[in-house]
Amino acid sequence: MVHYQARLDATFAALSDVTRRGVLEQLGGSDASITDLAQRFRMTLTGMKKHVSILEQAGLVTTEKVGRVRTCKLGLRRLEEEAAWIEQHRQLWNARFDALDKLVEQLKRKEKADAQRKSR
Amino acid sequence: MVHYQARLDATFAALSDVTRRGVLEQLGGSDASITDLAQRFRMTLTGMKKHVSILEQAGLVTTEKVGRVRTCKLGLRRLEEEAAWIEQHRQLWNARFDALDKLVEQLKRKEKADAQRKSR
DNA sequence: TTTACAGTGAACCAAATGGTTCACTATCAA
DNA sequence: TTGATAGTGAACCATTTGGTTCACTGTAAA
Repeated sequence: MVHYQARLDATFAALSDVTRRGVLEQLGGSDASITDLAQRFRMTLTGMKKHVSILEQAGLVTTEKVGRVRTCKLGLRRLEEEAAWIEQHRQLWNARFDALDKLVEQLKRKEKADAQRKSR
Repeated sequence: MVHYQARLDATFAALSDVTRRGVLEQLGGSDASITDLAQRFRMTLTGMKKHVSILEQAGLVTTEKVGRVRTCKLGLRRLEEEAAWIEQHRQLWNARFDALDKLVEQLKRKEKADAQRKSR
């Protein structure tokens, strides 16, 4: 899986731009041409074309040109790998913080015991 | 929520680098100093410091300097928002593809009906 | 057959990224 | 006190990024 890391790179990079997340949002509602998208995001055709290409590269969008208009749709990749990566690390996070919680609990108990010992 | 988009930007960008994902992975196992991390990823201290700063900026890592060593740990942000964003869009994806599936089913049925009509 | 429209590609630009080296500070250890 | 160690910040560098303009192709419409 040499490509796994490269794919994560490309996808997270694609998602790290607010315009591109907006495009995905839009395409979730309905397909759109480059012109549609360029208008909605106040950008030149050329600029939007680049964004769409990046999303396409990451597999998040597919496009097809018929006549002179290129129609963009959501792609076949459904972010499974990215969801899995994030979920895995959320679990790591939680495990570590649970351990921390336990430690804090222990300290609290010890503190209480000390206080009681002192009051005797 | 003006900051919401900026936070997503920062987090996805932080995650889009293979070294930084590696650092998170490492910190999931145990805390580490800048020197530890720089060695493991064959990089100068200065270089690693920058990566750590980016992760810290995104809230994914926290650090504390005691004496001359800065110890890095997993931060308090647990990728909830990012997980939510991805999950929401996975649902959009699935909804659209389910609709597509239904359409295909319809076409298949129609085809079958046509074939039967023809054979009569 | 013009004319308008949708997209494309090359060239350019400023800013951000991912890295380095070098000079410096602060701390720990002998 | 004198080294060695850990990190920091500034400066630099090449590449990438996010955008533009401009010239062009192909298609649709009048």
